[in-house]
Amino acid sequence: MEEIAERSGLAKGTLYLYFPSKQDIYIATLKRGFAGVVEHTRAAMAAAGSLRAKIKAFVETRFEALDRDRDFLRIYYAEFGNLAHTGCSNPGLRELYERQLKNLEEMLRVAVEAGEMRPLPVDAAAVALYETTRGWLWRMLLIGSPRTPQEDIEVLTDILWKGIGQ
Amino acid sequence: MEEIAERSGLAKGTLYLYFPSKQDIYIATLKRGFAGVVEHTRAAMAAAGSLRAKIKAFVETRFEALDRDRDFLRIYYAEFGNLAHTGCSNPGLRELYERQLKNLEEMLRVAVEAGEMRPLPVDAAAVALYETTRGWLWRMLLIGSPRTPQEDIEVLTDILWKGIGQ
DNA sequence: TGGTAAACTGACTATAAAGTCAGAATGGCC
DNA sequence: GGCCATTCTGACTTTATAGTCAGTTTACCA
Repeated sequence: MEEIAERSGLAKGTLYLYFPSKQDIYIATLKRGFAGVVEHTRAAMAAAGSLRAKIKAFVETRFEALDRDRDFLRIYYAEFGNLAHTGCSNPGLRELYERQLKNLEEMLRVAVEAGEMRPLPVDAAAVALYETTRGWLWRMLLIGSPRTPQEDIEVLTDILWKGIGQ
Repeated sequence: MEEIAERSGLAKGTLYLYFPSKQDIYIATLKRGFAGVVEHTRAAMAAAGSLRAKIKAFVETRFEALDRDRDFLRIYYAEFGNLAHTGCSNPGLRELYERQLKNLEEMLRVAVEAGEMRPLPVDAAAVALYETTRGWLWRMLLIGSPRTPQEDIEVLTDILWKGIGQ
């Protein structure tokens, strides 16, 4: 809190006029930081035509987020890991997670109806899309990749498309 | 530390005769708890014949681990999320992660040579396998699944097999 | 049985950091 | 300028808990 106060040019006490606790600042920051990515992703997928293009849009948007702020993503993913651990103590964050999955499911439902996808349970396919991408980025944070981002996006899109597409 | 001492029937001071710090106990516990799963997984995959069977063995072993001790997996995954965050401060845990990926890569390399798999970069395919499964289990911890474990295993194996198989 | 080494104890210390609050500074209005 | 409301301050309180260490108990052997 001392450091947040210092960096924001306020005193510690002032922070407590705006947020009831440290945890609230933390969650608010994460939500704010990622809500943009969520919306951006949704828009990019909506703009894409085919299912394959939508999948690629999803992957691309995430890679862009990584590029924009690695530290943020690092913290975000760390906190996500704690979500299952601390249970329902972060309803805001959990809601954000579920919204992302719901977006994906909605998109996939349309694709199933259009016959672009084999008839998998959409929740399962959504998890596969979401988590494979998350895991991939997470590993890039930890280790990096022997390929260029473009190649990574291509390979990942290919795996996902083959995995769930028609 | 007080609680660990109590539960282990020792005094707090005694713990420091065996471990230099709390963090060391933590990591040792995680490593010990998961090294068994890693080995079990490796053996199950080795025993399976086709690539599809190996993938299924991988998924199954992880589901079994979930079944055996949910709390442990919860903590394990939470700590994994922190791995990218705290950097290289947990070399033991990171090594465990890399060993698992290496196991998968090795298996996939054989499959590529046998023509059971299309010529994807094996590291990429390994990440897809590993992280999709991790994400799936993580979500089961958080939310659960509308399907039975058997159905889940089948769906997930199917997605992964279609994604990376021939 | 006495002596020594090894194993253990838990009251105590040290420290970090979240959260508080009495009072100071600032801004707008009559 | 005097008054009130709003905003801000940072020294202080509180709490939690990791880690220490002087002293005790246990085990073993001559």
